[in-house]
Amino acid sequence: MRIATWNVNSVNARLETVLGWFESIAPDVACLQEIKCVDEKFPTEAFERLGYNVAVHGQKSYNGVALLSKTPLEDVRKGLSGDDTDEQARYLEAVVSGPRPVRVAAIYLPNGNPIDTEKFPYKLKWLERLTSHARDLLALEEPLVLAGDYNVIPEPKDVYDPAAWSGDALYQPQTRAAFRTLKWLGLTDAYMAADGAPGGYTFWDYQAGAWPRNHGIRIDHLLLSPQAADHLSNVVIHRDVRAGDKPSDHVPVVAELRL
DNA sequence: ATGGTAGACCTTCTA
Repeated sequence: MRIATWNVNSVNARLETVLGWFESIAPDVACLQEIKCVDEKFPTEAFERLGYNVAVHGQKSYNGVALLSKTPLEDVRKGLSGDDTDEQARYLEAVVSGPRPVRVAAIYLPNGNPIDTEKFPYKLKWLERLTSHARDLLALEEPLVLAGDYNVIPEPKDVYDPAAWSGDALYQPQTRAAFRTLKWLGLTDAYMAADGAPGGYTFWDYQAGAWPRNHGIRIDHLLLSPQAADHLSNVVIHRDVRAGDKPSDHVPVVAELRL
């Protein structure tokens, strides 16, 4: 089973590009982030024509996540527990059915910039809520994949120039510590476990020539439960997608599980 | 050097 995560930065602005990628790669499961539309405006029929079952947790203009699967999605849950007042659509979870079911979550973690505003504590609190929920999910002892745009640069080797990001929410010590706490519950960073090389970036800013200069960061991650990590065979970052027409600022990351 | 681009959408917010 191949499972992908991709922050598409508006699914409708990039529909042909996104559909073309799905036609050529044909992942079994995909987590999309920043679809930037409400559920009714998600191109559900276009994905169904490609053979996907669709679950959407959308929002007007901002955020929004979706799950696509070749097999039916069961036990769909929208939103992250721990704060009933949180209106932002950043979390969608379901069980991908099949002979070996896999629980999958599409995650769009808050950016958190600027760090001297309420956005940064919101990010840290959201990471704590995710950690609390992940603890509950891990207790199920199932194959589990938490995939998405975490807006976290885990290590210095995951950024072209750590000093350039020292004041950024994605690279704050508190951010990185909270991400480590999440992983230390017993989750495996699929890219690292698959011997991912340094410089495996997944995001290049649109500004300041970040792509031609390879000023990238690795912030899109697939975190696996032990029951999923046991079956990990490889992880591929689809870097070439960033060089295409009207690209998202993120590229897809695809993990293969021998399930 | 505090720049630069992209998307949604109502003039500015978010990233």
